[in-house]
Amino acid sequence: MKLSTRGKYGLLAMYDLAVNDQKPVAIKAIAQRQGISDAYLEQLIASLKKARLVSSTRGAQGGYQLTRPPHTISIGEILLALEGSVSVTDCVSSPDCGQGCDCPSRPVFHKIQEGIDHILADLTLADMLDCKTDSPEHASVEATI
Amino acid sequence: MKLSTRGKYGLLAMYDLAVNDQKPVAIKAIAQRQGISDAYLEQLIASLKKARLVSSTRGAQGGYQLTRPPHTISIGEILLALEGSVSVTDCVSSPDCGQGCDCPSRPVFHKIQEGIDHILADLTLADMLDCKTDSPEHASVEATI
DNA sequence: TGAATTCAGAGTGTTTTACTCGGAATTAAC
DNA sequence: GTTAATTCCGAGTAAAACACTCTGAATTCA
Repeated sequence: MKLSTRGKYGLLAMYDLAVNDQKPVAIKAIAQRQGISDAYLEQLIASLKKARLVSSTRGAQGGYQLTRPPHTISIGEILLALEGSVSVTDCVSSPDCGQGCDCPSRPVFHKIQEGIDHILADLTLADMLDCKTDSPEHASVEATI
Repeated sequence: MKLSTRGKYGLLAMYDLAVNDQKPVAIKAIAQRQGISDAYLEQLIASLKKARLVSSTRGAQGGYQLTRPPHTISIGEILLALEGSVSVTDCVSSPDCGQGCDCPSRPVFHKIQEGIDHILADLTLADMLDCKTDSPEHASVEATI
């Protein structure tokens, strides 16, 4: 159930683009600021571009930019672009899950998926920017299971 | 973000135990009914036992049983026992996530985690049993992203 | 022309996953 | 008390996924 580094780094990259939104931002700049390998980041951004979440300008002084304002880009979209899919299990989508057809897990998986999709659709890139203005630290950070 | 087979199979095993609750159920029986390798299932059940979700009876006619009634066992507990942790990322729990300290992803990850935890805490094993009584198929099954 | 960039794809070491296997310990049934 | 059915335990392994790296084009600003 963990997110891979693709998701994590990609989110940071999108955040970086949202913050530096005036002109094209080079991969190297993002990588340095966010502490990520730039060769790797290149791949991730390629996925983001394919999903049309960012646009690119080639050549010197080139770089990447968001295609839409941060509050219209959901975290779910970003993660989907990077992780390929954000589904808990294939069972949910495919009718033939292997264990015959009326698998007892199905409805449960379906509910979990709905919940997660909902959360990811509601959160947007703007929520990452907010935390800057939002000065006082969020209180409890321990309860994670 | 996908669940591993541990989670999936383990959930099916728990379901099987919930259905056959009168006496100890042998691994072989569960494995056969649910279509899982019994040697592998053995490992999974070991995790469930360590988490005290099931108890065992050794020897011939032995097997496993739930330690608590289905409606008191949350899906979250089960998944936690099997997958080790159900956190989206370690960032959420550990204060030092690598990228310096006030990482912009944090609050977002935190919210996602809260949401998932909530869903998993609310769903219980009983919800898997319900689908039996709940005769008519749930309508839409397509929307998964 | 030269330097800065994106673009594209192949290559690689490490880790995780999803198992299998063998054998010891325990217990009900005969 | 022997036998058959089981749980228990730990080691081993093939395949896939992950997290990168590297090389070399193509493009564009200065």
